Amino acid sequence: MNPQSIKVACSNCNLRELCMPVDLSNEDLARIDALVGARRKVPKGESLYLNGAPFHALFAIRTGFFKTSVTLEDGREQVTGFQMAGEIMGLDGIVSDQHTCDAVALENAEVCVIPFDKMEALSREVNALQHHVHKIMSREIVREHGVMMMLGSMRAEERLAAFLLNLTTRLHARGFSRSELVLRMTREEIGSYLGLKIETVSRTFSKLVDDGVLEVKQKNLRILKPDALREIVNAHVC
Amino acid sequence: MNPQSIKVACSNCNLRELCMPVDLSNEDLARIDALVGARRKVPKGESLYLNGAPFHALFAIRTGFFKTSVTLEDGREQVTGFQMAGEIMGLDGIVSDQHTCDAVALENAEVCVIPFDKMEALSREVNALQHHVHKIMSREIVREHGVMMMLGSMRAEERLAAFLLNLTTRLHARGFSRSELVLRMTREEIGSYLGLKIETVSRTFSKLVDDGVLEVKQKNLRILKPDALREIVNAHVC
DNA sequence: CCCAAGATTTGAGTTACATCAACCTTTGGT
DNA sequence: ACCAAAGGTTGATGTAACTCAAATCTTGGG
Repeated sequence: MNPQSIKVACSNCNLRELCMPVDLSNEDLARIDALVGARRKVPKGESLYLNGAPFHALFAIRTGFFKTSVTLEDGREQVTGFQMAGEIMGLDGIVSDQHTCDAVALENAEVCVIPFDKMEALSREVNALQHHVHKIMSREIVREHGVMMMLGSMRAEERLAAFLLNLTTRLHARGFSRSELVLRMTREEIGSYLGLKIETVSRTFSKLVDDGVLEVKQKNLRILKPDALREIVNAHVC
Repeated sequence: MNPQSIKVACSNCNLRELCMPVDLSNEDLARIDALVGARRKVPKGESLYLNGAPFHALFAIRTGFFKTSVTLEDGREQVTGFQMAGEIMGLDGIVSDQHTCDAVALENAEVCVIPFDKMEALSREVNALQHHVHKIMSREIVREHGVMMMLGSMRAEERLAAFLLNLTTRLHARGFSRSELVLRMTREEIGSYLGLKIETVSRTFSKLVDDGVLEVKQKNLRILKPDALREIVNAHVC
């Protein structure tokens, strides 16, 4: 086994527990290794897929950071999510055999390409894989419920606080600090995701800084009072 | 075969093409018939499941109309969707083995109970079923993208127009009129879904009536100018 | 290294929607 | 059939977020 093939295998991937089921036999693990057909590099600013592109694979992020977005006829863009290492992209394409949103790398990225027909075939034989796929799709549905709650029922400060808590939780699960993070997206992309204009995002950041909750230096954030963020999300003052 | 068993079978259900894959062999069809364990009646106002309830089945709506919603600690409710005959509910429960939203009947309803472990087992053997399940979950993800667009980027009138067009499209696929419909939900539930207060929903209905786009008599709507609704959604005036 | 383009912040004024309030209509239980 | 409770509409007023504008900061290509 040469270093190249070691590098490609899911079985040796440090993201395995994020994107693959646990408790697999060595045999099943080998079959899942074989499932991942190729790697694909996506430079910052380029798309992994665009709305309308034919669907044939899911993508597991190895490194880098993405945004997904949908666009209205008149050009309005709505960011639907930000994805990081270990997360799966492309589920939107299954229903109509073509992608229905854009996926764009916010930093140089690399993804594992998972041909969907192969994945369906293997998940008929490896129960754990089958259930894992169902869970991933269900998780995405539940995540989107949270976004709907955010967009439909929260005020600007609550949305930003919920967004930051979500980001830090996911980053922490990947071994990063709970309190320090680097935003990979622009204020405008944050605003699109949160249903706010860029000025409102900026002002809300400034307010959190004034309140001693955050330190902001460009895209570098330090969360000084995580509990204050949690209170902002939970405690709705009438 | 007695009338009772005829009634229960998917193979004889007039909703089959909505909730089940087409192009099944008779044999596969029979196996899917066997999958649907039971029927369950849900009277108006009662829940099919609540947040936190253990998950073990999906539900296919036979008759009736549901809303699903998530609730924040402080009591704020966000309606995440309205479901009608032929649609599948419960996908939110897969990821954590418990439901993460509430599903409440807005009129007397009856659902087919589809035990999830049985469904996973059968979908390992019937490829069309497997792919169909993936499509249903993907469709839900795409639907939620649309809701995010609505909540994040549209103004009140656009949201209501998009909502009405969505409802009539789905009703028409079920054989109902394109232009006349009966709302099964309250103005407050519409507002929650659209991220608007009840007064704004009411005023927006009134405006559409003034503009000659709609006729509104309580929950009975008649769409006089469907194209006007489409224009409201598409044409964003800057 | 410089500069133009892009990103961000901040202030001032505006607006779409929320809030508060009053009133009307419908519904369901006795 | 009646009445209380729930649902819905409309008007007056408030405000959170948007828009417009200007200044500052950052970044990437030549």
